[in-house]
Amino acid sequence: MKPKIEQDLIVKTAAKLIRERGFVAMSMRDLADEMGIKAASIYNHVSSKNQILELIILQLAEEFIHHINQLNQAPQASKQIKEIIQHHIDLAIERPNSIAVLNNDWIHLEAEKLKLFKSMRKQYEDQLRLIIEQGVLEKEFKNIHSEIILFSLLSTLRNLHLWIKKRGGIEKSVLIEDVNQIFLTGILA
Amino acid sequence: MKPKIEQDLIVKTAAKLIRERGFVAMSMRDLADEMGIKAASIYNHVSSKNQILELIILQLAEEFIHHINQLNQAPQASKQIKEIIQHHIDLAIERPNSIAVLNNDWIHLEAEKLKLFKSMRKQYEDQLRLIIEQGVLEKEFKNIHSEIILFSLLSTLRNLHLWIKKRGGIEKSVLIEDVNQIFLTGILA
DNA sequence: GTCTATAAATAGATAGAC
DNA sequence: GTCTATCTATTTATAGAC
Repeated sequence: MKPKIEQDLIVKTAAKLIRERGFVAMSMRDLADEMGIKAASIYNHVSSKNQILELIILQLAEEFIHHINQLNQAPQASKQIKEIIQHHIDLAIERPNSIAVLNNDWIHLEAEKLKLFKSMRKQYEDQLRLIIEQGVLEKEFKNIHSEIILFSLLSTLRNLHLWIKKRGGIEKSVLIEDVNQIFLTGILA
Repeated sequence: MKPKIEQDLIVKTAAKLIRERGFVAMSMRDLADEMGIKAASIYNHVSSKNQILELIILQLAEEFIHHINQLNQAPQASKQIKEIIQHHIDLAIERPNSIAVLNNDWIHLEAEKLKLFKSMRKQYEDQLRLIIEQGVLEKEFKNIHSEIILFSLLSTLRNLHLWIKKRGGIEKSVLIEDVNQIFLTGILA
């Protein structure tokens, strides 16, 4: 269970398969086949199937939290939101498989890790809600329920990987600008 | 496999459990326990575990397609989109479990039904894309990539059930208005 | 550190009594 | 139409040879 390089390859390969089939449906034999080894060998680098899931999800969740916590709180809410959108787009491009696994298979984390994940997710949502509420309070934003803005924005950001996969044709900078524009000024001409 | 009332109850109960645990993780024994019967009895009303999944997903998919196909194409794109938002909100309130199953477990449909589902999903997206493109063409909408608008809107609408569950506090009419406002005129004051 | 072999649990589904 | 009993396949994980 030591050599991190092998473990990283297992986790990376697993993320791909779990994205395609779902965590429960992906067997350790499937994963071993994909890597050209036998299932038993995997247990030399990883303690259980569930640990693989934890490694994928919790590491990514920490990255999200780390990013939102180190945002400069001084600027306008809209500026902070733009940075958050950019970060989601970056990760959706770089690590689409991990994002898909986090979105779809967090339910299969075991009790302790599940609790940890939920608290991290809550922390992220609370932080973003605070930024939105700040924007509403300072009258930078319309008087729309913060909760609805939060939900709508997060729904879009969390699913970016789905869409980037299908239509890679659009430039990253254009994507950032357009998503920003939709949420800030809407689609109406 | 005849009495539709029993089958409906099975499907409804299954939708609840699948939403909570995922399709693969929910066993036929789990489902039977929840209904107070034995697993073998289920097979008197349903031919397989997979048929339950098909009944949940394909029926709902048809409802979505039926609704978007019967929209009056004459009015402004924004009017049509408002009707679509309203329909998604209605279904998210009435049938949150089925929506969750459709969103999360369609991958587990078997080959033939999977193909059918994908073609239905594409049909729905194509129809909505057409409405958005019409709005852009007639200069009712800004010149944002239709694909990005489509994706952002659908991401929000498809996940409404998640959020409605957590915060039931907001009135349906307010929800419809606020989601509309976010997408049409944005959040900027 | 990878392999073969296998343990132990659980899955979907069927047979046949009632 | 529901039950008990059971078949067959597959799962995660381990033991131990190499």
